[in-house]
Amino acid sequence: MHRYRTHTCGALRQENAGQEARISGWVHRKRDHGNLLFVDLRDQHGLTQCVTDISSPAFKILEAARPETVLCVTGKVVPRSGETANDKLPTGRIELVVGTVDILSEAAVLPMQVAGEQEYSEEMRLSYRFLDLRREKMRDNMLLRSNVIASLRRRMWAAGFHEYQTPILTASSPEGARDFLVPSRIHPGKFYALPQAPQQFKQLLMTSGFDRYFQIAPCFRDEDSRADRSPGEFYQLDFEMAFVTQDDVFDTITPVLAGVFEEFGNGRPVTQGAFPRITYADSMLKYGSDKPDLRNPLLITDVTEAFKGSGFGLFAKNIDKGAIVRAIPGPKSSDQPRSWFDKLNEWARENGAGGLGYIQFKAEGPAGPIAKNLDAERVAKIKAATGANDGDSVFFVCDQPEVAAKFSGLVRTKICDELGLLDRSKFMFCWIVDFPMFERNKDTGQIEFSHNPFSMPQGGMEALLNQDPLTIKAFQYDIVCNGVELSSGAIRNHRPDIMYKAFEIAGYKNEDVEARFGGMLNAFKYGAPPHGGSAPGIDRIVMLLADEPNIREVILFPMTGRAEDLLMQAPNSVSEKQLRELHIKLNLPKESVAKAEVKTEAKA
RNA sequence: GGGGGCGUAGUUCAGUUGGUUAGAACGUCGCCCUGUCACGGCGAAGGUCGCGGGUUCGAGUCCCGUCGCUCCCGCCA
Repeated sequence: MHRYRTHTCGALRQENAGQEARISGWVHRKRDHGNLLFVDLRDQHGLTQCVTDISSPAFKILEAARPETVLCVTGKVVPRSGETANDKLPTGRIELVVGTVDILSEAAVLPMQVAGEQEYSEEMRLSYRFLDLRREKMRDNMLLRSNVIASLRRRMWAAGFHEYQTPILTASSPEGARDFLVPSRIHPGKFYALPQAPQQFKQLLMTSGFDRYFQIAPCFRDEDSRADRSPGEFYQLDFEMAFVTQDDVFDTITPVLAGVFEEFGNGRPVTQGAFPRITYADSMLKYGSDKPDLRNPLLITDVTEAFKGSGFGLFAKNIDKGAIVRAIPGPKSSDQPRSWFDKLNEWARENGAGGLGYIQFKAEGPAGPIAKNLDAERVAKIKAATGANDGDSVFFVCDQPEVAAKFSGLVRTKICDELGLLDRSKFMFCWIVDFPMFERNKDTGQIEFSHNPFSMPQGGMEALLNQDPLTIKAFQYDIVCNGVELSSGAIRNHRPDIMYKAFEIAGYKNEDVEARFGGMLNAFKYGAPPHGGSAPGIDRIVMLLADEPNIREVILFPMTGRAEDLLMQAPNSVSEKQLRELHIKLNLPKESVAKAEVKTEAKA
């Protein structure tokens, strides 16, 4: 018989009845009847009830064993009679009658319980992550994550990709997020940087003649956290393809993502076939966001014309000053009480808007404060433009274009929420395409890259030479699912001449470009294939599949919002010797010095 | 860097208008219990109310500061 187990805690069934079996695991729960004792033994695979009574020498040992003690139990598999069977457990038709028991590891009194659904503070969970991870929900999430990654790998290989490893210690990239730096011992005063993404490496791989690359790639960015953004590090399904158009990239990755969501989505419907493509401009207009949640059925429309020079002076005056008006429908809400509209107006004020205007299209005619000040023709125009029916209402946001677009997106979400219109059971994907290549900086008036400077401008060199830069689109795209940005990607600019020109428009001299991006630029001078790719975020994919609102729920050992690992005590101070070797002298702000001293004392 | 929420037994929480000895549940420990599966019953231990200061005859409660967790803005090519 195996030293520790003949079966896992989830394996035994009725057909094993009569066999001798050995299982090992953690004491999940005990039910002590004085002379009869049940112990639920748990491992990764499940739960098995073990039973013993006062006549057994094992009884005393088990009675004294605290929850989460690790045991090895050997005994006889016995069927449970009708009334004592437990159909909630796969192993519920049998139990293990304890013959001998071996304590493999004792457990101290627990700071947090593993069994049960009790919620614990983030601090508690992260400090005792090893206990937290023993809980069913977390175990399921981590197994899901592992299975999702395995499936992504299978699907990428099947699509002709190979997986390659790119450096973790690399150079600081001048654009983008804040880098994590690693001091060099051999080169005093110089630093490596952890990659924000393997972007340049994968483009170099294409230039080196490798056709289809992918990697489950760790990425490091020293930026503040959010609920869907872990501080410090995260994983991407990073991929890149040579000799492809934007359509090729879409056609290749769509079945991979849709397939994974079908496989792990528990039957929740997934966008079928090609994902809808929405231009950036359209997305900002209709959804008020560049990551629209298509489960929300509401569409925004522009109704500036209807208010221009109208009797509703507040909007008319603002329009003369360059404002626009966006309309958000509120289906079947015209008979909501006044207080409902007032509350929404209050919400709008709290969120920095002047307020939230509205028209109620009641059966007996348009109503509400705005309707009174607009002539019938204009009201009818709004009704037609928004497609509102009798019984609906329509909300209005009036502000400068960018502010109005963004806020109407918030209103769209809020109204959908208020009216309960979101279908949570679906995964709805889309591509956001045609991002602008350049934009004007509001403060400086300068033309800047609006996203990735290495994307290919649509129209290539000719567009850069002949078009108003602000009208040039890039071959740049995002994948969005249920309002979550899964990734951005692009067809890259592989032509040095076009790159120089694009940077020139954004105000860079050739020598600046060479100084900052010399490595990649140089490679492109010796024959580079047209290429493009993307990098869907693994953590976010798993988050969506697990239906978790927070990214920490799908990461084994996450850091706190302030980028601390409570389990490993990172970051931490290092020894004088280590600092000397790295040629580093600390120059700390006063508060940190005080704090560091306190920390040392507490430890001693 | 800025704003919001939370912080009370080991844990999750309750705690009225500022007023006697700060409560409950789970956990822990002890006793009882031979068919439970969130077993049940009886009992006990367990608190610097995050920390510091202030107002007050009196502060868990009010005020100021600070620390921690968290959500958002900034930031995230």
